[in-house]
Amino acid sequence: MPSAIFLMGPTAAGKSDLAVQLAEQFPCEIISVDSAMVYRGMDIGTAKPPRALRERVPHHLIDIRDPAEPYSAAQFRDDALRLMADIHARGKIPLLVGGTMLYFRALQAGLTDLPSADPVLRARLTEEARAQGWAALHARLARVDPAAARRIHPHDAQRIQRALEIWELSGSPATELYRRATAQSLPYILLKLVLAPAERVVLHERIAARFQAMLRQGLVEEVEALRRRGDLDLQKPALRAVGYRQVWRCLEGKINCEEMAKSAIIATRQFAKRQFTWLRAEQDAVWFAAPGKDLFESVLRFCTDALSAPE
RNA sequence: GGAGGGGUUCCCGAGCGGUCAAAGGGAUCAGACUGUAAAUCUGACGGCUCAGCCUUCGGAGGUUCGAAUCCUCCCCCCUCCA
Repeated sequence: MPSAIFLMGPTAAGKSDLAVQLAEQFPCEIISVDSAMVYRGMDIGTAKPPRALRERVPHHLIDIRDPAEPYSAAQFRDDALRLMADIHARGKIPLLVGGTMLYFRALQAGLTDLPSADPVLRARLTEEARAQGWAALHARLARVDPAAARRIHPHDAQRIQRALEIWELSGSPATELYRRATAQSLPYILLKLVLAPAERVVLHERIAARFQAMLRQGLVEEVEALRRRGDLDLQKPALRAVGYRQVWRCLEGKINCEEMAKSAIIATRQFAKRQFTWLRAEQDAVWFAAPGKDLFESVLRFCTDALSAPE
């Protein structure tokens, strides 16, 4: 089986830089595992690797969507599997780098074959919820898919909506579809690395410093350009990205600049905390402390050993 | 100098004699997560030898069976008059 490297970690840990360093030592091509970097025109706030760097080392799944379009874990899985096969065919190793842990999960464990999102149906369900309340929709879910209703909290509007969507589109309860699904394993030997600061405070400092730097680089102007298009709003998945939604609200005059920066930094910290919950559950991953003296050297040595080891 | 208003648990902020370790919000921490995931949701949140006990509501006294809540003095902050 071919090898693939996963480089995972919370936001602002320095994954992108390390990935490029690795790709310059190993015959790698980078696949971004990031639900926000897929969007064009969202460069500063997503901390996208600069174009010059991307020309030096191949980066995939960056700038593949317009911010008005949705992207999904399932699309990611399809795209990533295709790219991994291509990269392997070119005699190279896929290096998957990012912090969207659901995407890593979907790639590793597979996804049940389910109907994809239906904007019209979602709009209808949202309207019904507005009129009757989510409790009513949760009650409806309890009738068609009792197990799902037990699993999904009555306040979790997003998941209630999706479970009902699956029911309406497929005619089967999601629980039943999950049960019937067959396991899909990833046909690669995985080398899983986690890059994260040992101390949470260090990460918090990096997050704050990085957001200030983004502002200096013109994040507000970037969001202004997105607003000027006129076809985007905060309901679009792209604009729900951390940092973007806060700047957007500032431009709308809902909050002032100071509150914007503060809340964006807080939201980023909270995002990082959720990433840790996924990372801690990751099996067979080797952890590296982020701002480390010989970080690159130790990661390099580890990868060299692992990739040359007999299977 | 005079007249008012205020100091509450990490922060904001309710409480105004018992049902108060103290509403609510924020932060933080922990968790969940199958096509929105940088999303969405849940739980914990003074301490402990944890069905109980101990320490908290600016400080020190006092009243009371009982005080964050009432009284006295002191310290600090804000507004207005001077």
